[in-house]
Amino acid sequence: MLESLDARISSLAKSKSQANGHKQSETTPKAERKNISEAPCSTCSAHAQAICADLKDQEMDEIARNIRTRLVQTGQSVYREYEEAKYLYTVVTGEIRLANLLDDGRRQVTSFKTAGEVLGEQKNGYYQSDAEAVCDTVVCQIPIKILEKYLQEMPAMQTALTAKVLSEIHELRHHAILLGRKTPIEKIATFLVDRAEKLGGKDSVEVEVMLTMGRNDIADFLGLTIETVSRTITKMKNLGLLEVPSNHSIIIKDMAELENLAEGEK
Amino acid sequence: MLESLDARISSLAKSKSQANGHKQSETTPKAERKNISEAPCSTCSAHAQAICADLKDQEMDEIARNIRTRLVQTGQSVYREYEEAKYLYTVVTGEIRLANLLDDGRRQVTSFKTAGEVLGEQKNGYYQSDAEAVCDTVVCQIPIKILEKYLQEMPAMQTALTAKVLSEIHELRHHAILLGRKTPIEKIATFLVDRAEKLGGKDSVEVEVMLTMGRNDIADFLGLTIETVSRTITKMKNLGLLEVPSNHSIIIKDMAELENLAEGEK
DNA sequence: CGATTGGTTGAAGCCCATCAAGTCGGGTGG
DNA sequence: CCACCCGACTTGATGGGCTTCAACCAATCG
Repeated sequence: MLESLDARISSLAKSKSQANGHKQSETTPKAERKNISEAPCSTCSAHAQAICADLKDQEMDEIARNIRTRLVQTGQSVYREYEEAKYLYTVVTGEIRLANLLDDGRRQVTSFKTAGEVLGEQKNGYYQSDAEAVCDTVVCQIPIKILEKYLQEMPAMQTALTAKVLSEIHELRHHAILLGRKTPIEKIATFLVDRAEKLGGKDSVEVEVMLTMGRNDIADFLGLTIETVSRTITKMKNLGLLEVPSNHSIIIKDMAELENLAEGEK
Repeated sequence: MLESLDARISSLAKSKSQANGHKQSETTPKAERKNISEAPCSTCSAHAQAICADLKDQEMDEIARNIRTRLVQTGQSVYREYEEAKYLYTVVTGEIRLANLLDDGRRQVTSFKTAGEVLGEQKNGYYQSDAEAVCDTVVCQIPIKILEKYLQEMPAMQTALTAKVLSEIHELRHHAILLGRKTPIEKIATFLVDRAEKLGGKDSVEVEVMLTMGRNDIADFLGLTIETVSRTITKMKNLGLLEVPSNHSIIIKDMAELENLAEGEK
């Protein structure tokens, strides 16, 4: 079982280096940066939000020798549930979904991870979920063994990682209320508001929310069917709360009202 | 807001010491142990499962000077959401529920915590949920400030706490699948199997599962109504899977079948 | 231009929530 | 000791909302 997973990951690793070698895609401009000698960590677009943000130059140099970036194409997996946990990952660009499956194929997406967020939580040495790229995505990987050493030596990193983990717990709780107690319209509203908030645009009345993922991922994230997601969005569109210029973009027309809906008020 | 919460917590602290002084209840035999000079941590019934389990005697003595135990009576709260997070708690005896509320009163219980488990996760310095005693419960509290110092000095504690936190994340993910994708019967089956497992009795065919909480808490934990919980349990009873000798006890008659149900097989 | 993929819309049915009544048990007081 | 009460749980009847199944539509691609 685990051996086959190991085999799978090494084959993934191969396909990755092929991907890096073959194309210089303009959608993933940093894909070709395979190690740090070509482009220092300090220029990383996710640096400011990552757990290495507050480190000293000297510490960054030390870390830079041990990390690698990796391009993960749409639909490809970074790791799978029950696979041996060897790395902690940070999203550089793109988006990753964490998902768990039931035996009959039902799926629950537990989290979407964007630039600067970490993934790779383990349970007894094995990953807890499948991690798959929602769109072409670049992740930065650091071996767990090395990370543990650094955490001892670099308090700023320990602090930052602890904050990320506590934030993860908070999001999972937040999501539990959504899954267990909210109606479809409240779920969609919460999803959109949370995403707008993540992009820092919650203050304005009108915000465009980009959706890298498809309706299927949204449905599995919110515990709904794809049809209910679709119907609910059109209902909100008809109410004048949203505009939907394309499948991957939604414009919030009335943020205040959407926030009310998200919290179940009226 | 926060001041009133502080007032409330200090009044709780008072009622606690009264409770300690007045009765030597047999249901909470350790309630009278207010600090460590009266009974050393090493004799604590939760010690083996707690984050202090692997510490040296000398380290235990150090910690013992800074912790306090506290009796929390049924229905009383240990802390509330948005209250300033000053302590990390460990359950000694009894059971705590973590819950979050929507504005209109809908409630989601995100976790039940039993002996040895920790609670007190914060987000930006404030607790993330309400923590309330499901039955008379004793918790051990350590100030966050002091804990942070110890974590630096005592690697065994850091390791143990990290394991608890990762386990918490795992449980929340596990619970997300349940809330988002499982049917009522699968939810109840999962709930019972998980509880049996926690008590270490999953191997035997027939196990008695004690339920300290009421149907209401179970419903809010599983994202159901109390009626559906009740109906589902009687359905399983009629199928010969369970016996229900009292409201606070369920005997699993066919563990294997229940596990199948829990995973959605057939 | 057909084929495929992803999304929307429609119709029907079932499951769960809701509302309401009934039952059980534990505790209190007369 | 029993009558009573109260809270917790169970059971019943009903309706609505979500899922399911199915057809349709739009965009993308070979």
